Amino acid sequence: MVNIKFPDGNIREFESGVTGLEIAKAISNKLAKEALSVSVNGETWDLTRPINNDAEIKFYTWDDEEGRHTFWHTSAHLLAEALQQLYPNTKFGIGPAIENGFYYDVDPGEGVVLTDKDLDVIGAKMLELARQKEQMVRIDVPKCDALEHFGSINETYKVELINDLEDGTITYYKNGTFTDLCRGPHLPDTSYIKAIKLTSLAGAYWRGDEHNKMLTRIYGISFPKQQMLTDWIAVMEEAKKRDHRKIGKEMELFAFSTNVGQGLPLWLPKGTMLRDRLETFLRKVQKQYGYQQVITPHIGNVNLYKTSGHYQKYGKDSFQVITTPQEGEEFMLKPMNCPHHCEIYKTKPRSYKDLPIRFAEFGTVYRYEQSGELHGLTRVRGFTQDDAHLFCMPEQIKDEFKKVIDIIFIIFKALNFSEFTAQVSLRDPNNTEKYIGSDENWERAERAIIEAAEEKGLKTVVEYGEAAFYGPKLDFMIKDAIGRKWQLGTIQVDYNLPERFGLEYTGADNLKHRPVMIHRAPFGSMERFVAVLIEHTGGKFPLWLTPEQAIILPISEKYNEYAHQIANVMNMADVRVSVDDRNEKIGRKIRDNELKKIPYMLIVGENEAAANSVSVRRQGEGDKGAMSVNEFIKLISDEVDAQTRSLYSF
RNA sequence: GCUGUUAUAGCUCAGUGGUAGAGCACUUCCUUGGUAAGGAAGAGGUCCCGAGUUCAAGUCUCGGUAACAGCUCCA
Repeated sequence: MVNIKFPDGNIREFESGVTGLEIAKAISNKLAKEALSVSVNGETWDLTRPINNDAEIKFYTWDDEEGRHTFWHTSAHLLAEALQQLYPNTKFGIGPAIENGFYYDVDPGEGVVLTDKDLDVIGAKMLELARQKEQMVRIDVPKCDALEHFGSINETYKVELINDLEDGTITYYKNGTFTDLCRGPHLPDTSYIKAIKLTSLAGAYWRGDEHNKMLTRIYGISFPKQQMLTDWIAVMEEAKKRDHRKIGKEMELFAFSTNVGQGLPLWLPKGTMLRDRLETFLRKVQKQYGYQQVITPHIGNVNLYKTSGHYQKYGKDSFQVITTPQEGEEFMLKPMNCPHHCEIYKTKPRSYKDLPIRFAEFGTVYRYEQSGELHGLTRVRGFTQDDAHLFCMPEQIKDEFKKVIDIIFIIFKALNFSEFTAQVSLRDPNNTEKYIGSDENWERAERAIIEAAEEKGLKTVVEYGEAAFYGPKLDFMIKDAIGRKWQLGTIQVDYNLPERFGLEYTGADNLKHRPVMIHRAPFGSMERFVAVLIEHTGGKFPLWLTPEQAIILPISEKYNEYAHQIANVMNMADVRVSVDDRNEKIGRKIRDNELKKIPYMLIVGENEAAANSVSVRRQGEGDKGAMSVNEFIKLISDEVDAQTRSLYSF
């Protein structure tokens, strides 16, 4: 007999060798139906794997990540079996579950090229196999047998994988005619899988290394109910409508031109208004937090970047140096603002009493990103960072970090970004020589970040080996419309640049000390931030950010000039002057349609009796009556104030 | 950068060797108080660029460029 302990603390006795599925049945039929895998002493197991010792268990269903993971992992094996039957020469790489679905990397063999049209056929084959209720059988074999087996059927990728595994027992899973090297866990059988959609086909390097052969990766997603697939497809289509590239074009926020160049965004008038409003907002916040605004040039002497070390590290992959008619002069487009800010720091002797010093700049930088990486506004070659560099004493790091976290919280709160991930990136402890700076400094900085995050109640994910070579960092990630993660805000500690630039301050002891530098950008970049903002709001911005806050419509031609005068006074609105002169009825219909797109509408000339007034309508609220232009400006500022008051209350 | 897909009107797209198309948007006129209004007329195209095959290329082939999906990368 074995004692099985449940999450609620209850313990029940079962026969030794009992399976998760049997335990689930003993509890309830519903649970037995919904369970997909089971946690046994913290390890996720197949429901059919015998439990021979006392254990603490927890069932995973579709609502658990582990449950979905099991489901999709089995789906990947099903995909492989279908491929093997349809394309017998296929060699298999790896086929894991991912956050939303699964994939399998395959080499379809000489002369076979899979296309999108094949996906539905493969998907149909998978469903056919799923309905046969194939058992997922777990088999343990010694490593040598595994090598022989996969060697004999010429599965070269699998052999490579097995060779890298430790000696000892290796597990296979077998479903139908397909046997795969796999750690599991899996569903008991394939009949759980009721709906399948193979979504896309792409190239992927074997083992993620660009020097290796490129395999064909087939992505798919599967569900236990047909309706869930239908819903998922609907959600994906909704998400596509929120794509910032689509909305940006429709709302005329930004554009690209091949004549200007790849990855170099053009901010259109309305997009610029939106961006200006964000910049003004952050400027105000930063002023409160003791930042000083600075401006530096878009290019810098090559020697500046040799000093900073960026030339050596990134020079070959950057926009190349600019030479001048004068011999020996070389400049580079600035790939980051830090070296310039270091030079500002150096313009005069600094005292410990001055620290921390905080230089902020909306600094436009240029980086030669790989062409395949460019993506709308989220990954571009010329972008503006909401950058700032904080120069402080080592013991001030933690406090400064906390203040930056505050600023990021203010921004995220202002824009309703509630679902973000905060990632602490630390050194790879096994490979410290990749990083510069003393162990003592690293430890102090890493501790400062972790403590600052904790004290701010920030839930973080720690990633080892993800730190920059010059220091640890804290990044804020947020998902776009279709679930891709983008890094927005970042805070990074840097011991390197102060060293390289010989930055100093005079301490209380009258000796020279080296300051620590903190790089930080709460938005990340204006481009990426606006992109994510568009996808979050679907283009429906709050009034304080709306590019076109009001439209002024003259009722007939004779009011056109007056309409323009009002627009000049307000400095915020678009003017439309195409109202039909002869038919007031048509005019009203047009106006009603405009009001769907723009928050406020001012109608000039509607009320002859009040010649100096405008009729005001508010989106969703209708008629607000006639008022003077000054009254309207007060109305709209009050509304913006109401929206921003809480944002600035820090 | 790599693999694949795509490139036709301002936008969304059809056209697959033989005289360049639709819907929306735009211009003019007519009709119309009801939530993407209707009607008529009009304007708008080096069919991404370059070469090749062909009597004939938007269409087929090759090369370039750009966009999209994924991989690799991201100071």
